[in-house]
Amino acid sequence: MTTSPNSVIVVIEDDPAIRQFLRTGLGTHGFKIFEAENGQRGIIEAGIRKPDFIILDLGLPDMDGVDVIKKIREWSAIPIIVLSARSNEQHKIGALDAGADDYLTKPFGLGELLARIRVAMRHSFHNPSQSQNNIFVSGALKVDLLKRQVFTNEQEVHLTPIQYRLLSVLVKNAGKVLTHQYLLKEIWGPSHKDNSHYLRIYMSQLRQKLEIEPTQPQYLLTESGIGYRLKF
Amino acid sequence: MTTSPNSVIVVIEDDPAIRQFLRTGLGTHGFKIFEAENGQRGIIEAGIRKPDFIILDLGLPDMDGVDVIKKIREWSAIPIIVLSARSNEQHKIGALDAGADDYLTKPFGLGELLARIRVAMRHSFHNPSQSQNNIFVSGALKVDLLKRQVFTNEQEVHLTPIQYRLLSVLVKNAGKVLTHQYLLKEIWGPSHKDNSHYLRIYMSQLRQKLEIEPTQPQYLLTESGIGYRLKF
DNA sequence: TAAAAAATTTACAGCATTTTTACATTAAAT
DNA sequence: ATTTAATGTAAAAATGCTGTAAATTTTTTA
Repeated sequence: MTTSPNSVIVVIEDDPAIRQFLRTGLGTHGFKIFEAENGQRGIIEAGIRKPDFIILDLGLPDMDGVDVIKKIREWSAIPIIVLSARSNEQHKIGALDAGADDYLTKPFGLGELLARIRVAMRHSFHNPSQSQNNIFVSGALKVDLLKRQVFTNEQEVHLTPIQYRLLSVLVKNAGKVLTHQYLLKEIWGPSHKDNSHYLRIYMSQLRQKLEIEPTQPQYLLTESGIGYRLKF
Repeated sequence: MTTSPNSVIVVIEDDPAIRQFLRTGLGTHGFKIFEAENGQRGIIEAGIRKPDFIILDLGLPDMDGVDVIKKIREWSAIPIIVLSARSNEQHKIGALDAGADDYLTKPFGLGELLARIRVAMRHSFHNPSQSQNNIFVSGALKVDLLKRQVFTNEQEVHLTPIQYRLLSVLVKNAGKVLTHQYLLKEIWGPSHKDNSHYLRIYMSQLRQKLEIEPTQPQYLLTESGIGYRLKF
């Protein structure tokens, strides 16, 4: 596969050899990788890098991998794929029930990992307003979540990371009103709950780029006092 | 775990021993099982039983398991968990990319299978296509509490935060008479117990927006001396 | 390391919503 | 039928929320 999704992955793994393997293996497939070599650091990276998913080794030096999962799940639903040397069934069950989305036993092939990443991406994109290929279309606006491409009138539009992220959250919940709090938590993480200021700025930028008449938006609608929503 | 979800599963598997194993193993955990011993029959069962998910053996006598997946995916997004004796990586990738949600290599433990079923359930529960029953309809009036949208005659109506809140309280208690006190407490908080003035203003605004003949309301009815109620 | 891009901060104009105020209308009671 | 209490409507003033541009800092890229 030669898709270059430009997605962001946080890898939490203490073994440098496997980190190296993932860095090159996933890197050549267009992923942007951030690494952490212990659980503490991993939780922080997950918070600040806003990854599309997380690859987590259970055997970490400083804390139990299951606790890392629980900690992340306190504020986020980012897909987590677990890697582990332990093929013990109880470990698998524990990790999956703590909130992991998949579990691979070492040794594993890069091809299988990539296939399971694609499964995770399908899941996080699924929405009734999207066709089977995870492409959202409404009027002149088209968003391809898999390829990370945005079009208006068949013309590709470049978005910055935050702009794209905001749009993708709106697309994944097309039609629904999303509160300021929810959007801020999804995009800037749990610490920026009150900066609803940011939202206005990025919303304005998206309208400039995507709306025909930015002052009278067709797609990116304001619900004053509540939040925003994408009309479809 | 003691979840007894009463979910429906279709098992597509030719080996009677494994069917037996799944029937008892899953049966005791509260699942309702329907069985098919070949691909053709499996596709039909998937169509008529409307299962919550499908467990599929790849090594079927009549057709390739990957084609079964593709056939089902033409019309449905039901989670499919694949079982296979083949640990070959290419097979895994092929099945996952065809639309399978997970892949277990035989032999596998019942505990792991159950844990992966719980993961699949988390995914399909999280996506809104199933859990979307909060739509109130009465005549030309339609209120979607999940999306926070209001329609009259299929025409969307914009409501301000307080207008919407008032309407949603009425919708959640449709048919019941709600006292002034109760409504004021729900919407403005316990401190504004006596400003029944506000209610009249917002009730009037709602009627202007939602009733065909605001002076002779069909839905938003006054119970003089008591409060208001929404007819349905 | 310098240049470019992006994120954050700052500042201000404009808009929507809520609340206040004033007055008209309808329902209940003697 | 008349009076009184309760309800409905309209518009103004006050408040809080939103949109945009531009300057500054930070991060990324070449």
